[in-house]
This record gives sequence, structure tokens and C-alpha cells, in this order.
Amino acid sequence: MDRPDTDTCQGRVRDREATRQRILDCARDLFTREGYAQVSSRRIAAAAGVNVALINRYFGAKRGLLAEVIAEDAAFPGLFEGDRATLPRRIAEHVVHRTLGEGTPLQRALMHSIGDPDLQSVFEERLQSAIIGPLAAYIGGAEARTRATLVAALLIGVGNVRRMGGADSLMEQDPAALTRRLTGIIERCLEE
Amino acid sequence: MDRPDTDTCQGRVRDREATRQRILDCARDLFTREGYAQVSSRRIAAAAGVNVALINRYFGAKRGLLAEVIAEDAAFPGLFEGDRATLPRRIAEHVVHRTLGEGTPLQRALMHSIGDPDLQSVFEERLQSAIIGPLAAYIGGAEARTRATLVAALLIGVGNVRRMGGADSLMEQDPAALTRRLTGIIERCLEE
DNA sequence: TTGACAAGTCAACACTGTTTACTTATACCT
DNA sequence: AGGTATAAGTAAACAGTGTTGACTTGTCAA
Repeated sequence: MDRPDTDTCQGRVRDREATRQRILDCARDLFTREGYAQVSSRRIAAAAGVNVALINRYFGAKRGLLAEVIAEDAAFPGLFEGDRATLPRRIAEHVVHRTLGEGTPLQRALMHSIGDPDLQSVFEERLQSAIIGPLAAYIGGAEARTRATLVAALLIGVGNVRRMGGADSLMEQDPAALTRRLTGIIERCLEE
Repeated sequence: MDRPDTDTCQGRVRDREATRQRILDCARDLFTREGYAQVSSRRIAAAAGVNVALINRYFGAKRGLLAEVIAEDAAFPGLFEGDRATLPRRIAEHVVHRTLGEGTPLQRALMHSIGDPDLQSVFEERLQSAIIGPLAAYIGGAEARTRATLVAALLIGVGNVRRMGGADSLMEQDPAALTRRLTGIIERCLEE
């Protein structure tokens, strides 16, 4: 027995779906921790114990990996359901506790990668289908899409500013006050 | 006379400052039109009629080039002076006509490049010294920095959303109405 | 047992930013 | 005027990137 029970590359069974999933898991993990641009295809492949070429075989290109990671993620879980009147406060709290706190790992990854020209179409689709679309449908009324877009802009902007070290300025007051302030702004964005 | 009057590489006089400026001009032009990541050092060097190594010699690294391009640019020319009462409207008009219209070429370039990890420190410095700092000083009052940061977040967010194809949603109403709406939101951001 | 086909690998391609060692033009000093 | 130090500029290489096409190899059905 030359090959012991360690699951080396050679020793593994050939299971397309399992391999695909393994690559995807490693990619999400690495993108989340370090951002899209920082993580090379070869590192993902190595983490998954697989040859680089498989990434392109299964996902077309590196960008396809992130696209799939993003697609799996629930952007604002449960935010766009429940009482309409308290929506602004719920969003504000989400911003203060998630976006400004640590942020969903995936959110951080997205912030690292936003603006990457390779990913423009991926983000474009996601912005519409996961944020602006559902939010506009939820709030309804005249120019719902415009109002939803303004809220989305605020959320994305806060995330970006945070990434650029501007979070300190926002955190200089206590979280409750910031939440109140943000609630007011979001209400204004959503006004008909 | 083997070398005619064409200013080929060999035929040029050696002028450090002129060469530096030529590289910088080509870089600004290319970054502006295509974004930081799209333009390689070698292309900039070729456009300037110069060897690649000079970029690193004169600017330390590619990122140094963008840093200098950004530093030269007046972010919001003349926006933070004049009547305090009309500031929100002025900012709103700036957003509608500049950011949403075509955008300063350089602004577009920055949007292409925001999030690039290589440039984080460059943007970080610029955000504070060219936007949040002056704005906070201009508006004054309690928590000026927090309020200024919120406006900055909105501006950056709108730019980002625009880049992601979300500008259509904003433009579906007429510019005057959008300006009014934005003015209200910015007023809310700036409230003490 | 033997094919066929899919799963997986290997080696190369054309690129990237950056560095080191080198050449060459210019300006100064005797 | 002639020689030389010094700075301006270049060439070639390095280690890395994403991506591709030709190759090998494991697995399952006939």
C-alpha cells in the first residue's frame, strides 16, 4: 500500500459536484477574508487541492466564482418584510450594527472588490435583483425605484467610506444617536 | 544627418522635470478614460515614449502615479464657500449635473478604481483632506465631522450606484425633482 | 475485459508590476 | 578644449497573474 488513507489528490474519488463545491467553498472563504483581487486562482485551487485549470473549467473564469458566491448570499436577510413604518429604523440598525460594526464577511469582500471592472456586470445584476428591486417592491408608491436607489446609494456609500477609514468619524457619537440620525436620512430618501 | 527632426526617444533632450510631467499627463489621460486597473505601466510608458522603469524611478510605484493625479485635482471646486444656507442645494446640483451627468473625467476614473486595495491609502487620505475635512470646517457645529461624513457617503454611494447601472432609476424623474429630493436628503444629513 | 467518456492535470501563453545592472547624454571643472 | 562625475534613461530579467489546449487517468457500462 503505497498510498495511505490520506486523501491526496490522486487518492480522491472523482466526483464532479463535490469538487465543484469544494472549490466554491474555498473561494468564498478566501474572498471573504482577503477580497477578490488579493486571492489568486492558483491559491484557491491549492486550497481546494485541485488543479488551477478546473476553476476555468467549472466556472468559466475567476469572475464566475465570485458571481456564484454572491448569488448564494442573502444580501439583507429579512429586512424587506414586516412593518413598513419601522423600515427606516430597521435599515439604520442594520447599517450601524452590520455595515459599520464588522460587516458580514461577504459584505466586506464585496467592498474590497467593488469597482473592479472585471466584476461590474456581476455587481450590476446583484444591485438590481437583490437590493433595489425588492426594496422598491416593498415600499411601493410613486417613483419607488428612485427612492429605493437613493437608499441603496446611501448604504453602499457608508460601506465604502467605512472601508476608507471614515468610520471613525461616524463612530465618534454613540450608536443610538447615529441610528437615529440615519433613520431620519433614510426616511427622507423614502419619502414620496 | 541620420536623425531627422522627429523627437524620437534617442533624439530627445534629457529633462527630468519634463519627462516626469509627460508621464504624469499620459497617466492622467489613460486613467481618466479607462480606469486604474485597465491601464498597465507599460502602456503609460509607451504613451510617454519612455521606458517602464522610469515610472517606478519617478513615482515609486504605479499607485504613486494615481496618487499624484488625484492630488492635482480639485475635488469639489468652490462648493464649500459662499452662502451656508444654500449649501445643500449646491451639493445636490453638483451631484445631478456632474456625478450623474457625465461626471468629471477624473471622478469617473476614481470610481473605476475605488475599492482597489492597492489604492486604499491614497483614497483614504484624499477623502479626509479634500472632502470631509473642508466640509466639516465649513458647516461647523456639533459633530461636524459625522455630518460631513454622511454627506460624503451619499456622494460616493451615488457615484458607485451610477457606475453599476443604477443611474437609470435615478434619472427616470426630471432633474429638477431629483435635485429637490437630494437637497432634502443632504439637509437631513447636515442637521445638528 | 475493453472501450468510451468524463474528471483532472500539465505545461505553456501572454500578460502584469517591479528591480537590478547597465548604457549614455549632459554639464561642470580643470 | 578635453576628460569626467553624475544623472537620465534603458534592457533584461523576476516572480507573479488569469487563461487555454493538449494530455493523462480514473470510472462505469457493455
